[in-house]
Amino acid sequence: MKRGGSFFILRRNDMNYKHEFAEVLFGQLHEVADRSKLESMIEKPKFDKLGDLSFPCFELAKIYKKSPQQIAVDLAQNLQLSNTFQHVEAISGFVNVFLNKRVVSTNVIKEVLTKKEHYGEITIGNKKVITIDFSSPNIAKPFSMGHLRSTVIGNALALISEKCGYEVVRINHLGDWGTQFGKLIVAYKLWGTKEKVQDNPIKELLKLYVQFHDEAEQNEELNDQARHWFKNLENGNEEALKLWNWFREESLKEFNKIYQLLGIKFDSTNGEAFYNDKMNKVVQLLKEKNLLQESEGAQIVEIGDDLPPCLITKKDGTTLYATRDLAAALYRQETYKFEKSFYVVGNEQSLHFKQLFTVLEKLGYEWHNGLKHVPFGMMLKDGKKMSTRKGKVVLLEEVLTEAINLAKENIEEKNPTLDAKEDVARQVGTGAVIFHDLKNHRLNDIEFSLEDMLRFEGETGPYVQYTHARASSILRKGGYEENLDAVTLTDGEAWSIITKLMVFPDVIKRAFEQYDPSQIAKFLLDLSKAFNKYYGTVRILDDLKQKQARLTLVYCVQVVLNEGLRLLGIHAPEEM
RNA sequence: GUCUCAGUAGCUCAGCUGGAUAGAGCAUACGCCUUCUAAGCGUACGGUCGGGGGUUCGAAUCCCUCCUGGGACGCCA
Repeated sequence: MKRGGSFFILRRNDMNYKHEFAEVLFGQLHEVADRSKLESMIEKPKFDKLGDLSFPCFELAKIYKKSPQQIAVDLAQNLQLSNTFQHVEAISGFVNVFLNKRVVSTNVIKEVLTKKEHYGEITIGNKKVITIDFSSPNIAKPFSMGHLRSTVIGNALALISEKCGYEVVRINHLGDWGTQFGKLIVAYKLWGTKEKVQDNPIKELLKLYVQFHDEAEQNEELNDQARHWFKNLENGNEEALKLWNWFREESLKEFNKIYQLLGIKFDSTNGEAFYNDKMNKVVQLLKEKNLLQESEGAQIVEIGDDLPPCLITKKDGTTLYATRDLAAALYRQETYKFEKSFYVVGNEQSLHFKQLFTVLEKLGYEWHNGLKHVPFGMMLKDGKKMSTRKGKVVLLEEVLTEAINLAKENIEEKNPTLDAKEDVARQVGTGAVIFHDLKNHRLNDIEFSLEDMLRFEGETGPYVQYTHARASSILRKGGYEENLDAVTLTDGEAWSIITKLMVFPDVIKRAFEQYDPSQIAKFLLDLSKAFNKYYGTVRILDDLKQKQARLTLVYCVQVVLNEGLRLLGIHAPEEM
């Protein structure tokens, strides 16, 4: 790729006009800067009126001992521009270029048309494996709004990673082990009945869990009992195992309902319990490397002055969360040979993952570099963390049900003759909830608001879906026929759509590099706004001469909206 | 107390590795369906970018400090 010829082809494929502009600038500035420096300086002007690409000349002022304004004027006069560019202007220290709308529009549309849903795919992954640990709800606890975040962010990252050429292993690291089960067993034996749990497993188990914490505040002895029962569980006590297994089965049934509703599948549901028989190996390994120390009866690994030590076993010999995560990391590397491994887990666990990764580094594993905690903010209620122990949780299933019902009401009101009402209502309802979560940066805390989540207007999932449905509808009515030759567009109004379509591959890349699905959500809103504006100003089907060219543009919008929504885990109905 | 994340319009948030007049949506008030889905489009209103220093030709953006809020901090997960 070092030779000019092939480089040129690559550039065309990527439609990287920024690169081309840098190349042109380099012709004038090769004495003071290299190509990549120039390219990194190029930016997008703040206003469309100012052009499509912009080069600020302020840094050059010192070198040339001239004013930036003068430098911009001189540069603009001497640039050798290809027909990709329309013209160039020097404005207050910036060299602004305008792309040739005809040429660029044709290129972009042809690109989308030939690649279709593959448009935007990039090959950086090279078929290497990424494991993504996400969702990971706790057994015997309700699937709360908090878990929604990990679930939808993880799912979107999985889809985005695949789009970037990685092979993805989706892992649901179920919270099915730990002292909490000791608590639950104690609570069940004291206050629970088989019938009640069977009738309404999650609710009843939650009630028992909450009751345990209430009573334990008065009665310390309960916590000792809980630890005792967890030890029984780790030692394979039959009664404990039987109860554990039952709680687990009932919970999974509930979770699967939600995953089905959201259209999410996992490659592995090996939770914490799966690693129970792989724990000794970890402890042995740490011993061999002389990393293990005893402290107040517990086994720990010291990891320097900056971080508190990592606890490996408790004084009663039972294992901890970190131990199981160590075992899991080793197992996953051995099984999947991952290049990268993401953990989509709440921000409040940042310390845990720092410790975990440091211990693996100390164990001498090169692959620790591929480990990445992808944190996200909390779902708050009244400005505070929602607490399972106090029963202060909002159930995801109830929210989804409400969203779907509301979508159904809308359909009855606005499009009563629609065929697949149930399906569309489900797609729009869940789309609203998922998009609401993904449109903001993942590290922001979200104050739970049913009202916001069920909003279908403005910057929402249904808005994007609606835009897609509109585009689909117009394609049907207009009798769109695919034709690679009919793609030359003369509408000035189409330009803002073209520039959005053009950056889709960049957006995907950025979303991947920053582990940030919101980049795609924001892009979809931008594209939708541009299209709806076009739709409002241009009568697409009226002008017979331009109809097929315009429909081709509409088709490109439809394809990219559909693909963008897919990457977020959202369906795009053709009618709604 | 230590570490960490955040503070931008009444509310919810954008603002890429510093750049040209601070941007959306919601809410509020108007306007647009005999015409491609009004879950839409347009107009108006609305901001000392938490405070104060510093670096720079240039700071919402980078550095320091303070204030406010969330979270984490050895036998929970």
